[in-house]
Amino acid sequence: MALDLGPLDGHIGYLLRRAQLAVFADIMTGFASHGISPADYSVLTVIAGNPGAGQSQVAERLGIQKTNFVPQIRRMEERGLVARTPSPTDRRSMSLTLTPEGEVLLAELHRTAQAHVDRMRAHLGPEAYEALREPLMRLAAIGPG
Amino acid sequence: MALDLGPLDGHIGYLLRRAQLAVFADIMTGFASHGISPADYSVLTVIAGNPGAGQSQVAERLGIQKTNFVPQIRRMEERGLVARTPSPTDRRSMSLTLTPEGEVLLAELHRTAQAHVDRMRAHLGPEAYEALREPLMRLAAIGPG
DNA sequence: TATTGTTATACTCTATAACTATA
DNA sequence: TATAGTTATAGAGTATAACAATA
Repeated sequence: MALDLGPLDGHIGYLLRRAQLAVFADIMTGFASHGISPADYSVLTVIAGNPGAGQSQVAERLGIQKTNFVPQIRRMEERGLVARTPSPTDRRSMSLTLTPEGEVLLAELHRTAQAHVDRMRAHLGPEAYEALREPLMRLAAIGPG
Repeated sequence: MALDLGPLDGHIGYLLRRAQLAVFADIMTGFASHGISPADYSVLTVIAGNPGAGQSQVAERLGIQKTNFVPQIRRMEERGLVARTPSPTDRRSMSLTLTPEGEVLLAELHRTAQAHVDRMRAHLGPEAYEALREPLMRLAAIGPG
């Protein structure tokens, strides 16, 4: 028989962690063949939606420290997915855009991600899935305000 | 102005990750003065609810690999929070129990955790908080079945 | 043969300090 | 003075392979 979790299964943090790990494991199986992590996917998505944004802006939006972002964005540049060009208005800043190859890959990743979302929606039921969005956003907003 | 997340804020995985990080950051501020991580707290809680359970049983229940559990449980043993005694029925197995000192600390941690839960409940509203439990448990059950 | 606990090891993620070149 | 990007580095967390003792 499985061990008793005690008060643990009433704690939102425990439930969130286990759910997040399971959901990430599901999406990662779809991304693995492309050599892309969930974090990589989020970066590509934000660059696509904000072409020309600065490197530290993108990192900050996703809660990634600029110092840890350097090797991550470098890998994607070396793979030819992202272009880093000096900003014309601020010579300290590197403007990020997707390359055509990056656009093609991201479109494929979006299809994979949508299939994953469809699985999660079917698993929970569409109403329950939609009902999760607002409280999760409210919880995410605790720290930074 | 903040960068556009695009389709990212419709993805359950992204929302779960950001929410989990924010919630963990909140509980960790309460645990920090005790030198206890959320993972340590979950281990102490499961041992308290299942005294005498084997080391690998406890690890497996929490999704921790037995190999990574060794240094974690050793730290708690060295701190005098957990006792590891050879099982009388299976000489391969180490039975885990809390020491009196571990019981005292866990009671204090439970109070801290409850204050945290109360904050989260107040932030979301009690009904929204309770409504999260079931879908999160369903999501967590995706992988292992 | 399978399981419990262990060591060794490697890879990713995250965090801090310090630097440069610009603003 | 402050900010964008960088380097170096250290600490967690997590993963696999291999082993001894026991079932």
